[in-house]
Amino acid sequence: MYFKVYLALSNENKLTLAGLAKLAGVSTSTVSRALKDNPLIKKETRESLQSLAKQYNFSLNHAASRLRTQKTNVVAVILNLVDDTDQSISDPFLLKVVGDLNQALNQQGYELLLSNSLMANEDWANYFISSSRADGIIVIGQGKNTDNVEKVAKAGAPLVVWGDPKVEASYAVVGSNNDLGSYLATQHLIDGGCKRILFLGDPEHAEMSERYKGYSRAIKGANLADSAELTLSCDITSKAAYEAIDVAILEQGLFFDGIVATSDMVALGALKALKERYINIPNDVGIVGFDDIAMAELFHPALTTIKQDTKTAAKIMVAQLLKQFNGDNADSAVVDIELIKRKSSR
Amino acid sequence: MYFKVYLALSNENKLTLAGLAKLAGVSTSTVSRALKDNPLIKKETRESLQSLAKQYNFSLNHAASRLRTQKTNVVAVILNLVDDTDQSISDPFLLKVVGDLNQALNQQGYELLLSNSLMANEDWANYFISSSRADGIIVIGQGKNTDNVEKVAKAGAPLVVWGDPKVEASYAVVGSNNDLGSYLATQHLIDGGCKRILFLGDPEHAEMSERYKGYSRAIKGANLADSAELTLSCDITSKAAYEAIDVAILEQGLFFDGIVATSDMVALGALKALKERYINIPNDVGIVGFDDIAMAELFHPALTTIKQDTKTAAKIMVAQLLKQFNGDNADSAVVDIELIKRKSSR
DNA sequence: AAATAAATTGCAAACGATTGCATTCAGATC
DNA sequence: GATCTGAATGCAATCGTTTGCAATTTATTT
Repeated sequence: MYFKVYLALSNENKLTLAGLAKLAGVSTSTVSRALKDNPLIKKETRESLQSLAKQYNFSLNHAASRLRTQKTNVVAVILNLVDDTDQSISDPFLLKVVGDLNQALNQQGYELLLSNSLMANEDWANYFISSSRADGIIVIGQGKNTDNVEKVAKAGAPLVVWGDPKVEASYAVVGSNNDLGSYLATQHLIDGGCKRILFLGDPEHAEMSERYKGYSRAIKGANLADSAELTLSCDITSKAAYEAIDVAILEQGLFFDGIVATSDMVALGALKALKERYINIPNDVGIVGFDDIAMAELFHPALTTIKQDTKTAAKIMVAQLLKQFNGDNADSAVVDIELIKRKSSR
Repeated sequence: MYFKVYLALSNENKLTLAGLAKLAGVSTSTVSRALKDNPLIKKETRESLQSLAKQYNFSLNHAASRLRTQKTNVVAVILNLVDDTDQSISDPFLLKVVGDLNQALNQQGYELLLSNSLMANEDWANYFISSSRADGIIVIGQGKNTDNVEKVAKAGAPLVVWGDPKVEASYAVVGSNNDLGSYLATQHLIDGGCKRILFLGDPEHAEMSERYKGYSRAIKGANLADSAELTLSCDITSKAAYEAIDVAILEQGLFFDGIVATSDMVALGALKALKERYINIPNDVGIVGFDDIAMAELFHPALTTIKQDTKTAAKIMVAQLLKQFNGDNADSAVVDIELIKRKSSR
């Protein structure tokens, strides 16, 4: 149906450095250097070669270049999904991080190779680094299980992890101040008059456990009830949250007046369950989320949440990775969070 | 701070095929073939070499392999963003497509190189294919401007585009039945009793214009008003939609009782604007979105929408791309849509 | 003009896997 | 024992860039 004209891309006449060199009557070394704007080459030579390259639509064979330089200019980004959960690759927050990383990487001349942890091979260092598919690895999410990540770190591969920076680890972790964020969220509800505040999420998950700590601290600081029933464990998806709240109310009635959710998706699931019961938000129950995904303010009522500054975080992660490329050690870093007050809380 | 032990990954002792061959006392050819399970090699030899490789944690240098075979096993996925819009890389629908593509590609043994159209180079065929960074290109979104895409097609690079399959093009386009989807959406509102239905979105955008056609057809079919003011043009973001509706109502009052939105994000923006004015959904105004993003059902009222089957679409796109790798021509394909009735419409 | 220094350019060896062809080896056949 | 066959393995060229070093040209100095 489609007639393809294989012109520039056909293998026969694909222009190589050597070909270009012949055309110009110089050596490949000269062309190679000229195209990199190496000052070793006379300025006029450089310029004429560059324009010749442009004229012939020349482009370097990156595979050859990688082989020779042992540099790929690619960073593998791995979504470290918890496989028994539905927190899928379509989680808006994770994807936002991917998007921001992509931009931060591009800005530094790197490309992003996207993978998820459910992929075939589990020896990431070998798969990505030793096989020279990528120069470094960024893992998004510590999940519940950090074995794979540890292995990469042990192998000495350049690595940065998005997660909770307070977790003691042998690798650099960049993440938000989860403890503080959750503390602020909880305190905000307390200030609004909430007395029985639910913590909704999975306290076993690395970042979430920090959030639980912040929640606890605020609760204790205000001398509020922190009975076990006020901790409602559920997967980090809106569906799980919806169901958890649904069941909880069915069994125990409305025994809380505030919810600190571990993510916006969780908060939104809870929100839905409450609204279906005509429970007024924020008057009967105040809700605070975490992440500040794009949709947070679109909801009714607009979701109060803790904003994670993913743009800044992405830049930091890339910077820390580049440091490792230069042989320097990378440091963990804490990214500031911010309480965004909207309408789901007083 | 972090003490790195460069073991397996240090350059000095990085194991190569040649090294492994020496260890085993055979030639590189044999090892190479054995690791690929080539029946030319005796079965026992194959197995012993394979286990030796595993034991030494050997992994092929992919750069070298690419250079030699001229195959990258990578597909570049380009988000073709409209640069004067905020429809950013964090658009949930686009990212869902990326996620599904990633899985579909992985399943076929390919990796996904993520890029966006705002990246440096605009000669994609050259940048990705000639430079052997990728074997093929998948472009997400035709945008308003298809010049770049046309160029890739002209260059003869393996290419598949996500967009509107009805658009006449020299390349394979995979996409939903936008016309029908929008027709069904509009008809659904009409069936619910709406008389003055607004089309909200950007009719100049390729896929959106098809959606406009479907809308028009349904309106005319029902002999309803299709005055110009019932077409409200706005960018495909929730923010733009929110503002468009806000201004429209401010200036003209509530002159419509239904909205056909070009995307869920647009629908949700409109929803918010309406709810802020205490306009009842779906009784005063019915709304239908497009895409069926994960969040659609979380909203209150849950959003009626046209579901795009991105999982299937991703599989088809990958299949069509693989066909081109084999020298066959690829065909455009239409993916079925489905009306998902929820609470934002009667 | 010769000698020296500096600026340009070219030579050729890598980088590590793949593969057509040649070689070896064991067993079968005459 | 010589020849042949087929199976198994090895040789060596190749993919296209990069780069240390050598070689050449040009400018500077004495």
